[in-house]
Amino acid sequence: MDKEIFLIKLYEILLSSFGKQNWWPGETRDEIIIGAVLTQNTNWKNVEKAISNLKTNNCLSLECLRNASSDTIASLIRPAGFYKQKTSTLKEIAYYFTNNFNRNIKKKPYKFREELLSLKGIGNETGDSILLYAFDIPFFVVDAYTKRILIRHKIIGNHDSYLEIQSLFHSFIPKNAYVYNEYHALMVKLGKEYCLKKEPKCNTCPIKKGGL
DNA sequence: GGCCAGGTGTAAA
DNA sequence: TTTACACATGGC
Repeated sequence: MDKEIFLIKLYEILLSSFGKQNWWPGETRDEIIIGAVLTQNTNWKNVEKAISNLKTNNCLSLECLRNASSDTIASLIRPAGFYKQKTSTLKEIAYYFTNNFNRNIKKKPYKFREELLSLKGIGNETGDSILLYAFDIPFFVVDAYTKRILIRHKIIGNHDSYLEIQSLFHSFIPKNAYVYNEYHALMVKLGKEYCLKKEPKCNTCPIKKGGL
């Protein structure tokens, strides 16, 4: 199937099957940014525990994370896994946003993205999650589920890069933060419905093996 | 008990 | 420029 048709149709099917997802599941901009780091290669349930710990200790903010000791942060975010590296990543990003951040950078999305990616622990997906979900800047978030479904439907190859995959969405789906927000969230929903596992349980899955 | 989860950085081939 | 591996907890 034509790539553009596929991407558009997939979005329509997911939206009508699952409905609006209304991401990101966070109250404040800081919480979204923190959650984007904590969720790296980790189940969201574990992230919720870490966020809950931060919240009850009044430290669910970049300002607090900047001032808190690394040991304290590590102990609070422990349930989210990889807690040592995530602690140092949170420190980096807390310093970035509370000290160096020039708000004018938001008018230069690619420059902003470049700066985020220069922080240790912020890669393509986390960077784009922050841009999209915390700042409403339309960069499509490519995750493991997205790659898996596009590979299965032969829209991309096995080793296409993150940016190559992202450029497909940027080319064929209007650059609109609201749409990119929902689309990525719907992909994750699809994954959580066990449609994108190694052994997909597709009984209730809106996406069938043969195509859309 | 093994596999997986809303990845990233580093080192070695 | 690829590939392999470490990082770590908790649910099923």
